[in-house]
Amino acid sequence: MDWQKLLTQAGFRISKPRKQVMQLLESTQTPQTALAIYQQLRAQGARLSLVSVYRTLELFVSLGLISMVYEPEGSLGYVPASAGHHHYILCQVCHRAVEFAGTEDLAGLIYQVENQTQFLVSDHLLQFFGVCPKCQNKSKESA
Amino acid sequence: MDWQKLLTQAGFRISKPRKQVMQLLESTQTPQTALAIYQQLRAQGARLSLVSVYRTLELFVSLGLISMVYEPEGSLGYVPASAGHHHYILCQVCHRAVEFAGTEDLAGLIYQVENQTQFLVSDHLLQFFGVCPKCQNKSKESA
DNA sequence: CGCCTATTGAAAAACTTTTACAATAAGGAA
DNA sequence: TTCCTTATTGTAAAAGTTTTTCAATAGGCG
Repeated sequence: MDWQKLLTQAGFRISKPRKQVMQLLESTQTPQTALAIYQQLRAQGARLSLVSVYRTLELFVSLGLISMVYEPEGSLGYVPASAGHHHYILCQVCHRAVEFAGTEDLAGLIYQVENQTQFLVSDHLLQFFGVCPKCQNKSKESA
Repeated sequence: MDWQKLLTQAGFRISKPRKQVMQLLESTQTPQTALAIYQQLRAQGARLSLVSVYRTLELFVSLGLISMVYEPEGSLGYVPASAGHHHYILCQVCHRAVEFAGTEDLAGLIYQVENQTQFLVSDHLLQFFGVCPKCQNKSKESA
């Protein structure tokens, strides 16, 4: 189901700022902060406000349409979320975020942590950082 | 090695604010934000400034003396770091943070993610959230 | 004990996020 | 299509967080 139908069915309207924010997020492979989204859209001639960007991001996250990722420098970025898994690996060179399927592998880890700590695990935060294949090749060439 | 020796050997001084911040962090089991640390120390009669708390936390993190944890609500908390692993599981009821050893289990996960994404993994962010044994018992009793 | 300078505190600046409220526009109904 | 209702927006201000600046202070070595 596309995001517009989902919004409508949840009782929300398809406004201009919402379209613009989603379009921008879908057009990039790198997580974008609220401010970055605002600045890029303004540069493209859009007339939305930064407040709308914040409100839109909050709404989209709550509906599961986009995911938050923690950038290495501490800022919070947003990427479109696919259905299912929402774990990301970030390239430290080109900043691309790539999803990976880790659910079944995580199950084992969760089981071990529960045994070890006696906690009941209900949620987790998992991200990897590294260098993507493209950027590995680039550094090889220049070497 | 205790933190004061480590600080000295790294060329830093043992100042009053640094002692106070470390003492407070060591006295609690729950991650504390910069502001919370400041407010508690002031309530105890300490005369340090919030700026010093920020500076001290930054220094301690860079030296590996404390770790940052992401709170579910989005704020950043700090806890004393033990040598070695720095992965935490947070209780959503009492907010305690407990370290767990997950290095060897993670190795397998990292291997699979590298294979799947062709990334070279160099770092990761991993936290669990759940309910600790004590709080599980409490909810059983009241039920 | 005294000196050198790392560190602190106060104030201001910079930056980020939220709130309030009147104006606008999305989209169902006629 | 046009009208009407109200969700959503934009502006401005407030609230909150983190960083910077610089003179005063105090840690710790000689």
